[in-house]
Amino acid sequence: MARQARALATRQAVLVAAAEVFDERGYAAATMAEILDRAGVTKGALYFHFHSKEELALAVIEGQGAWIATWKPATDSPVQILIDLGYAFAHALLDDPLVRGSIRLTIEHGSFTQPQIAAYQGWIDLVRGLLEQAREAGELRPGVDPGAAAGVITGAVTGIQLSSQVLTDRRDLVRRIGELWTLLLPGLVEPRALARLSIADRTS
Amino acid sequence: MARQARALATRQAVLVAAAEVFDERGYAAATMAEILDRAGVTKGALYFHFHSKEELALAVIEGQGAWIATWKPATDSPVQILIDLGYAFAHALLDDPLVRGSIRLTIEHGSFTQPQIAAYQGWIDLVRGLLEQAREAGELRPGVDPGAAAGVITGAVTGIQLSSQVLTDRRDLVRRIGELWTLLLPGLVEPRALARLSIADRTS
DNA sequence: GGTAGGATACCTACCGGACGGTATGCGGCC
DNA sequence: GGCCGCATACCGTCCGGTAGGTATCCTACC
Repeated sequence: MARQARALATRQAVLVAAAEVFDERGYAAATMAEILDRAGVTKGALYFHFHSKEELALAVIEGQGAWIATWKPATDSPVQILIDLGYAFAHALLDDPLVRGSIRLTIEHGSFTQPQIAAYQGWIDLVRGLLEQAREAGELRPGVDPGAAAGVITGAVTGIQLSSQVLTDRRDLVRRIGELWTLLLPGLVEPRALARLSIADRTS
Repeated sequence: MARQARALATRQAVLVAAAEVFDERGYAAATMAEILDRAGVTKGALYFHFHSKEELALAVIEGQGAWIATWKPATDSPVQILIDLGYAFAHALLDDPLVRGSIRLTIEHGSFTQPQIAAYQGWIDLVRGLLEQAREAGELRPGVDPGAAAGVITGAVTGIQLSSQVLTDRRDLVRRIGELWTLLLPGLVEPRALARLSIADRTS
């Protein structure tokens, strides 16, 4: 595909610029002109790498999966992994433009529903998997359905991230994630397992 | 202002049509042409009542406050009111186009940040007020901060509504709200108060 | 190791159309 | 008859996308 190092660099510049603009404006309000300007690239260069605005957006959405793939848990307690993942995701939302843009495009339902659902489902499956491990380890409260809980947790994180963005431009995001765990964990995990967990942000 | 009954009718038709289109497409992707078409009204009629697309969107956002104003609690337990409010809101999201459009416009941040924040803050204040009442009634668990919890709850409802919309077009919204309460309430209210609550949808 | 020549990577100018908004006219209720 | 409520036609702009040319690089053959 892309053979030269320079080509990869411009492609990446376009991708990051597009993610930023999509994050700030949303898909429909984002203009190619602004992406071009921010990437410092001409129209021809962009359309060489991405054939349309939609294809560019899809590539940005992919960045979400890429971020998940790079993340590695630092413990073997499934619930602790879940907590840490929440914080790690919060930091990624603050720092990584690709994640930011990807999330906004996923949340905004519009022309391309299919990849949005896929991205969403990826998160839910990840969380459900962790919760099922937790249940097998006896960490979950009885009666907690991993599938339902995974839906609630991903939804809650989505919404908290969103409200934090609208209200404070995500300045209080990490704190709010902490407050979510404080409120949510008593209904989710066994009291004795709860005592062993660290609810604080352990991001190194 | 609007003197004739016919004028009120067309104004309302425009408002509802706009809310629907905003709900389905978002602000930027919504076109005046589609709103016009759906309202069965001409351009002149619309621009007589609303001077711009933005003004129309702001009027739709107002509908949110209008809905809250009409809602009356059916109990005097603050936490039970909160639960009922969640379900009532879910049903409004399913049935009331103005609420649907209003929520989408509030959620997607864009040109008019000020009214969005106001609408959001209205919900948070409402929930916080209920939680403070609950604390005074001794229903809250010790250590629960009403302000923080209100932020978490509104955020969670927002996100759950959104994920339900993306994944199932809101078909499972009511069930998901129930799952949220199931998971959230143990961390929020005193066990003995929890026993007195009805977590199910009590919408008559 | 120099150069032909094709592929890769990119630039510039332009186009069709859709979109938000306006100007102006006109009928009907008070 | 006058203003409220609407209809119609039109306008300027901006936007996504394309056409076609050009530079840069890689490979191969001498």
